Amino acid sequence: MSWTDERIATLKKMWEGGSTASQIAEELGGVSRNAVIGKAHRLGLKSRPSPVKAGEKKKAPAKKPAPKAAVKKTAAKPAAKPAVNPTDKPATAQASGASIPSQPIPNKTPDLPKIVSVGPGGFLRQGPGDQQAPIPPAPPRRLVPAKPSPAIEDKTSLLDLTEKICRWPMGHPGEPDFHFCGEAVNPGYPYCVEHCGRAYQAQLPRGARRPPPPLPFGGPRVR
DNA sequence: CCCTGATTCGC
DNA sequence: GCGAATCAGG
Repeated sequence: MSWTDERIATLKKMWEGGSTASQIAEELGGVSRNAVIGKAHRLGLKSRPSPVKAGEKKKAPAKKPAPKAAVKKTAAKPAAKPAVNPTDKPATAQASGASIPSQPIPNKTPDLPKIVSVGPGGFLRQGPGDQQAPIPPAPPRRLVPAKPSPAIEDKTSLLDLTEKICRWPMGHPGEPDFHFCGEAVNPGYPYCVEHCGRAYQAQLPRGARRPPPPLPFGGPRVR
């Protein structure tokens, strides 16, 4: 698999968006986690919170004292780890739990716990027992089609994203009809009002809490 | 063990 | 340029 423009764009978006290399690799398909990381670095993408470099010390760098002597990959290898099969999706059901809507289905709210809180922009979060309708901050908006019509002429491409349009992904990157919401954003936020409600959910005090959805990416895939 | 990103280095 | 192997921290 080669790094096409679109794949690179997706990589950038997800990397900068905070998705892990594993998620990105799985999303892109045909590439390993290492490939994603390597490419990201080659692209000059900054290293985000990495576990290794968490505690960066500004002391005199001891450079590389022992570079492993002779590190031969082409020979003398005890055992090779099974590489990711490019033609097969292992679908390692790891599911970090971040449940993300892959389709804009407004009335489909699986199992929201009782949440009554206010998001950063004043978005009310309510549980299923409560009213789900009242989200009045904005005037009547045109509803995003729940079922993508065959003609997605006005779809928002990855390259069409600006600071003024909602960048909530519809579907998954790489899929034929993958695009972005494209609505006008809620001022000060990367998403439109509707998707702000999805993106920003207050943490529950404790006890029954839902896995945080930092970003729309990483949603459960059906493969 | 699992995860993560960083780095190396043969190709 | 690519990415598997490897490293190293959490």
